[in-house]
Amino acid sequence: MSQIQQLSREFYARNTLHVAHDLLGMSLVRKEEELGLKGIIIEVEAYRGEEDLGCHARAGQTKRTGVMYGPPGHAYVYFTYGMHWMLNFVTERDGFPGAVLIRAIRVEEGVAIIASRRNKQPTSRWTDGPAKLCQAFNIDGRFNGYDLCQSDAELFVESNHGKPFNQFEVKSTPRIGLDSVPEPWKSVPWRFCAVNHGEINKDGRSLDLD
DNA sequence: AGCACGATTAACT
DNA sequence: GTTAATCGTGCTC
Repeated sequence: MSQIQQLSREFYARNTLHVAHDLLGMSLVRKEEELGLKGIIIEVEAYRGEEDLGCHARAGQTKRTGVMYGPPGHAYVYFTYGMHWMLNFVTERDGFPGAVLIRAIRVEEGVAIIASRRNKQPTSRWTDGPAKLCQAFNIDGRFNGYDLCQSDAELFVESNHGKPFNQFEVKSTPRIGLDSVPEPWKSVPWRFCAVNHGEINKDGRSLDLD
């Protein structure tokens, strides 16, 4: 029996903070044509509810935020800064808006294709940011609303029972890039990083992508 | 219809 | 440390 398994919808249908924490150390998997890409999730952020003024759902249910109000276990992929895509996973019960932003992964499979997509960048910079990992894994708006729990999914998360990457500490800090968001939402420690599986820098961002 | 800004990145001084 | 790139979204008029 395999030690690998695709995460169920029940996994995502929980409090966003718990889902975010528990995603660390699990594998993001991307299947495209004959390619198989995989990376271990090492940095995430939680966005939860309309009262969270850092969350896009602060604007209520709109065309853009509708996916976050839908059933859990789907991807919420949005476009920002005129050029970047961001990958999130929808959490909570159907009807309550929540999502986990995937901020960094450690590449495990697909090194050659990722190197070509991350043109000339050093290995340590391949997937150490939310837009970078979308570029590396060829994830864009086509995946907005995509069901991560369907069989034969092209994008999903799997647990890593019995794999080497199963021992690390979790560090929580304020979320990144919310400089104009009012307190307390600007500073709530809803960013989670897997640490001590290698090196981290002074900001707590994991750098051990080698 | 117009506008300010963004859950960022890469390149630069 | 600073800044340009670049456009969809949500808000105001």
